[in-house]
Amino acid sequence: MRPTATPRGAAVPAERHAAGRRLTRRFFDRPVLEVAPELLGCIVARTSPEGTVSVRLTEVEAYDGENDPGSHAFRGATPRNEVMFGPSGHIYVYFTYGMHWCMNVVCGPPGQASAVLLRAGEVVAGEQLAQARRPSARSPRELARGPARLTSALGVDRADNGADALDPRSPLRLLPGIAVAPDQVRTGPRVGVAGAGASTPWRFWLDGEPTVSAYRPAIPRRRGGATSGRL
DNA sequence: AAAACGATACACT
DNA sequence: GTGTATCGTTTTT
Repeated sequence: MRPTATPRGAAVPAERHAAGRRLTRRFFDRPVLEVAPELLGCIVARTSPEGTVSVRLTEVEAYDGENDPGSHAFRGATPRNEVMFGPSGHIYVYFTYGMHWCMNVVCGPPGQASAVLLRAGEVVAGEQLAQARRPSARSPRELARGPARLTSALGVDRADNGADALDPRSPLRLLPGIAVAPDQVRTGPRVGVAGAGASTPWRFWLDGEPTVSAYRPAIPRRRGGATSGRL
């Protein structure tokens, strides 16, 4: 760990960190690598007729729009990713692996298409409702430990795509939370992203948090059987 | 065919 | 108790 290898964003000055400060559109209209680590410790809250669940963010990943081979926006706008091309502070929800929802906060001005994937957090309100939505969670730390678990605990799905998380009346909101100690922020490669940019340290998390999802390398699943025709 | 994943079945401690 | 591999299921390329 030479000093020269220190990834960008590893040390976030407390006075710049979003947690504990007011969240504005301008905060999100900056390079996604600056915004992402500063979202750690912030609260994402969703209200429905069933109640409100709030999650304190402990793990996020940056995706740098059309410049980033790992980003959904890399090949330009599609019906799925169009929210990424819109104004910052809005939520991009996508469906993956045939059954899961994941959520991002859009960053940068319209056209930039960068976003921060919310990967994990600690449920700090509405635990009972979160547990009801996540019956397989065997402890509170598992309620939102992972990007699809986080959306499940919050009750987020396609209907939340495009929501303005900076509008206080929105059912899905991003709130400042409590500032984190700057030396608690860690960084490393993204999870499950192969190809160019796979080694770039665009994942950020809070050190020592039990809600941070386990690292899984981006290795394609091996397909068995004769029909695969490959080794 | 591969994907910004999670639940389950096992192996092992 | 933990770690690792397998597979479900839809969208996009």
